[in-house]
Amino acid sequence: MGRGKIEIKRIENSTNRQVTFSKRRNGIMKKAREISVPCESEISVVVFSSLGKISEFCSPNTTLPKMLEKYQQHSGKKLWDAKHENLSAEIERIKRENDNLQIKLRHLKGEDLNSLNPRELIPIEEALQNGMTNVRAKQMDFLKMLKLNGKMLEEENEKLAYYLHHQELAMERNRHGCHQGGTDYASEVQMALGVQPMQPNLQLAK
Amino acid sequence: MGRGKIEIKRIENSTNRQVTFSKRRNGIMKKAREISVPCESEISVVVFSSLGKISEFCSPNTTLPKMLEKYQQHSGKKLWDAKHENLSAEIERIKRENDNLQIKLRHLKGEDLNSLNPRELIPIEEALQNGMTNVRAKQMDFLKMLKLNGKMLEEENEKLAYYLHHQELAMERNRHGCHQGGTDYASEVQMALGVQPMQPNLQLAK
DNA sequence: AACTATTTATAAGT
DNA sequence: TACTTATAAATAGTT
Repeated sequence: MGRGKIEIKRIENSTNRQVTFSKRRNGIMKKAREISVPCESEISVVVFSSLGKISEFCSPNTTLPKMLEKYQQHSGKKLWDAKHENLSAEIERIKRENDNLQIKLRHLKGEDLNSLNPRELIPIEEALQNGMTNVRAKQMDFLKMLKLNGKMLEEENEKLAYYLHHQELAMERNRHGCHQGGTDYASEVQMALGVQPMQPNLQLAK
Repeated sequence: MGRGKIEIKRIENSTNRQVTFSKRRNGIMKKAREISVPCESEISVVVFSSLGKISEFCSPNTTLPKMLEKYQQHSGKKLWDAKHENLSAEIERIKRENDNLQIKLRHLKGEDLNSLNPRELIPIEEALQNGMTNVRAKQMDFLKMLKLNGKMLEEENEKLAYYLHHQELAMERNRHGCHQGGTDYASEVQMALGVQPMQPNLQLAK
């Protein structure tokens, strides 16, 4: 239809091909609409342009997945099996890995050892020894931090006690009216402090 | 096209509807062919008649599954049914479980401990302690078996030495021609043995 | 299924 | 990209 016949061969002119594609695609979509409702049929059309742009049509009252489900049932052809098998294989693979991990974990916990021979016990013992060493080291770290913290608190305590003593002396002087030329309480304390009270940088027991 | 206009409403006359369906379906399939090769595009058409009869067209050089795969990638829409969703979810679940196991395993090996607080170290240490106890116990079992084995071999050795001594005595007697009324060598040894030589039931170092 | 009047689609031109 | 137009193609109604 049109001023030239349609031939089933590639349209060489690229622009022309694009334009023709667009027109024919619209035509097909219209035809799909014209067969779906009037003829009580279900139709799905999926088109990719040469540039990969997608267009689709699907009858009202159905969806592409429904259509495909029906397609599989009627034709017996499997559209998804390959995909299913891949996923199933993946599941099997991960499950095996999982089982291996479970076994290793149980062995480290000292379970299911009867299936092992003495030679197989050695790496397990070594791993345990190693883990123990590391865990103990970590605990030591924490302990040191705790001790450090305690020491710092002690030091701060001492300082505070010292400042308190000064404060009392200053108040004593104030009560007896000795104000001439002397520093007031606030400045005395500030001088004494010199720095901010220390805050140990600990992050224990979240 | 034809002697009447096309309206988008159900064709009431059943026969007419069937005939029209047939004509239009042929038309669409032809159109699909006319867009696929000349316009370098990929098209798939699936039609079900009102009676459930299936018709399909797919561009040369591709297949319906390929088209649908591409469809999903481009549109992001999922065509897979519940089964796929289930499988994917299952994979996710197992992967998570896997990760958990990996972490536990690493912790037991004393790795990645920095992310833990002291309170979390305790069960790990306990598990290690426990595992160590069990592994050591198992190794003790093997050691005892080994010792037992050694002891049994020793005893058997003694017995064999004893039988050897008897054998020598018997041979001595035979060489001097003293055959009358005496037991022969074989029966003497059998009497002395009384039981079969023991075979310790060990399965060490396969 | 074939025919044909008519509508519809569309290639080429603008 | 959109509109126009001449023409090919599709097809509704008929036989």
